Parts: sequence; structure tokens; C-alpha cells
Amino acid sequence: VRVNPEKKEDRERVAQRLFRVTLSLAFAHGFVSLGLREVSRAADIAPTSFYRHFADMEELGRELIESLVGPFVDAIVTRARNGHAAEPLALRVAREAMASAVADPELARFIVAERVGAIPTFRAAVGEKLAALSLASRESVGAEGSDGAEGRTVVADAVVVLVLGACAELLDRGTQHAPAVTERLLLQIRCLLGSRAVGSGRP
Amino acid sequence: VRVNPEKKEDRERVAQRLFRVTLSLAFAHGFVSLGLREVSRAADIAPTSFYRHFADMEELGRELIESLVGPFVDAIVTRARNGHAAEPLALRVAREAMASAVADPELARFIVAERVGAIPTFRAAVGEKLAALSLASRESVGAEGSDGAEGRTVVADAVVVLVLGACAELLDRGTQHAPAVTERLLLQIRCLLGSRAVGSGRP
DNA sequence: TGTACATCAGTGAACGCGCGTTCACTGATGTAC
DNA sequence: TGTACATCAGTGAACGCGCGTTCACTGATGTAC
Repeated sequence: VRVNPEKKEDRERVAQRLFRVTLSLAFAHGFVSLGLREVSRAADIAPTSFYRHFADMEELGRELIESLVGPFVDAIVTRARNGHAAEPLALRVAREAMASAVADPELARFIVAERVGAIPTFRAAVGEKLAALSLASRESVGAEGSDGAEGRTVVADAVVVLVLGACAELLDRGTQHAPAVTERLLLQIRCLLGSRAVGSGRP
Repeated sequence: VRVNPEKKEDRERVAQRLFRVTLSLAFAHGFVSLGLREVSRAADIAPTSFYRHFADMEELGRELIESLVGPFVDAIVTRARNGHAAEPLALRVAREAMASAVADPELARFIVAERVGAIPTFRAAVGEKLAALSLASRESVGAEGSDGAEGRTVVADAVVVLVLGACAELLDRGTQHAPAVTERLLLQIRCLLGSRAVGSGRP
């Protein structure tokens, strides 16, 4: 006895609706303050139906990270790689990240907040997804001095921290400040890379 | 009819106890998830007594920021200024910040989390206190190129973002990793300052 | 083809519980005269 | 000095409410034969 693909689609659609209302409510009041009933109400399902999808809010959060945060981050990297190749990859990643934050501020706030929030599982899972940004940025950091690979990773991680910091500033000041905040971020990353910058990300 | 100074001390002591249990509970479950009854119970007062001190949890949070976060940040700057003068002030600020995070992880987590959390008032208030770090770091950024003061501020702000990022990493990995995380942070800041670094913070 | 059965998302009623808030009261301390 | 009054932190009882969770049920769809 297998499952109807159409039924599976319905099921998936409800789960996605739960994810979106969760992001929307968390944007206003913070994820940990949300209740199962509150989220269900906003998603137009009975509280009891919630259990057909997730055991509790924490499971919903974990699957939200897998289902939305992962692809969100990967899309940033993909678009950055397809961008103007003369510019260091780290700068393109930064640009794309800011554009993505403008396009989906609720998801961006979730990422920025849960990266340092109170739930260890979330911190770890979000951090794992963000590692893709660090890995990509690493390509534009030239080896310099004796500390080769290790030093490059340290700088690439700093790029990601600066990107998240700029995201937070953007969410605070409103998306209309995106150009200014993005320029600041690019300036910061250029300082960080300094003479180590590698023109293209593709050697 | 004025108030007995001894009574005022008692009152202050209870408020401080409320602050500390709030930080402790928020460390585990996040500030926005906390309830007035939960906090009161942990502070060994009746729920009704809470109202003798604060109108609600948000007011408690705002006063916690004034009463604990402000002095915490200012102490970092003060100790950094009293440190080894040959090193750029930004690096000394970073060192002191990490040491302070080790000394009071609960307060550190509160700062890092609420800086980007769901409550706008908190984000603004914490950001305002953290401005002291940026202001101090600014002193070790030499003017370079045409963008003088503006460029220095941008770099100084990046220093603060990196410090907070390292704090988050420290809280995640455990305080026993403080030396390693601190070294990474100093490396990142040195990259950022590059040739602009100003040896002492005091010209 | 028709009939019997399995699966499974969604539901309404009901539960016990902890929440925020109000109220009137206590008791210690300070002030007025 | 003693007496009457004001202030104010702390409290227990009580309230109505929304919470998370359980249960038995429905109804649509898929499978077996």
C-alpha cells in the first residue's frame, strides 16, 4: 500500500504553510515564544492536525531548517558562482546574501536569530547550512604566510560573520537601506581580504 | 517622606536576583519564552511581588540591559584601555571581550542573542551599549584613502561584529576553547586592520 | 467489474495545568507632632 | 518621648484563559481479490 503522489503534495503543501506562518510569527515575536496552537491557527488547521506533520514545535523548526534554510543558502552560493567572475567570490556571495535577505526577510531573521539562539540543535543545524558560504568564500582567500589552509578558513569564516552582521543591520534598518548596508559590507570584506584577495573564485 | 537607604538596598537586591535568574533561564530557553511566574519562582518571590519591581518581562529586560549590559561593555573598554599599550586598542578590546564572555557566559549569550532577537527595543538598547566597543576600536583604525572618518567607522563596526561572532562561537563550543577562539578572533581583526592598524589607541 | 479492507490527514470535545493579573491584606519602617 | 499615620515590599486566594495533549471518529483514497 503506497501513497498517492497527489496526497503527498497536499501533505507537503500544509507543511510548507506551517513553515511560512512560523517564520512570519517568529519574525514578530521570536521562535521560542511560539506555541503549537498559535502556529496551527495561523496556518488554518486544527491544533490536533499539527501532530499529523510534526511531533512538536522543535521538530517543525528542525525540518524548516532542512527544507528552507539549506536551499536558501545553497541558492546564494549558486547565484554567486554564476555572477561576474572578475570579482572575488566572497564579494559575490555577500551581494547575493544581501539580495536574498531583502527577498525573504523573515527567513533571514530566522537564520540570524537561531544561529545564536537558545536552542542548541538549531544553532548547530543553521551553522551547518551556513558552512556552504564559508566554503565558497574560502576560494577568494589567497594562501599567504606559513599558515596556509588554516589561515584561509579563519578569514573565510570572518566573511560569513560579517555577512550575518550586515543581514542583522539590514533587518533592523529596513530593506530600503539595502544598497548602503551592502556597500558597507563589501568594504569590510575588501579590507579583510586585503592583498590576499583572489580575483576569480575559479583558479 | 523619603525612603530608607537600607530598604532601597533590599529592593535593589531583589531586582538584581530577578536579573540573574532571568539570564540563567534565558541561557537555557531564550528570553522571549520566559514567563513572569517562572522567573519569580526561580527568584524565590511570589508572582505578585514581581509587580513591585517591573510592569512586565519586557520592562525587566530593558532595565537588565541598562543595569548589567551597559556596565559589562564599559568594563571591557576600561580594561582594554588599561592594557598593554603597544597593541592596537581593537585587539585589546577583543581580548577583554572574550575574557568577559568566559567570566559571564549567561550575560554574554543574552547580549549576542538579543542583539539580533525578536524584540526591537532590546536590539536597539543592546546595540547602543555595544557602540562603546566600536568607538574604542575606531581609535586603532588609521585613516587611509579618501573616505577618512566614514571608512574608519565601517572598519570599527566590523571589529565589533567579529567580536560578537567569536563570542557566539565560544558559547557554542564551551569556555574551554576560549584561547583558540580568541586567537582566531585576533587573527581576523589583524587581517581587517591590515596596514591601517594604529599601534597604540592613544595618539 | 464490484466489494471489502487499509491507510491516513483532518477534526471536535475534553482534560488538567500553568499563565498573567486583580484584589485586599500584613507587617516593617519612616515621619509628624 | 509616645502616638497616629503614611509608605511600600511582599503575599495568598481567586479569576478567566490559552496551552499541549489524548481520544475516538470521519471521509477520501488506494489496494486486494
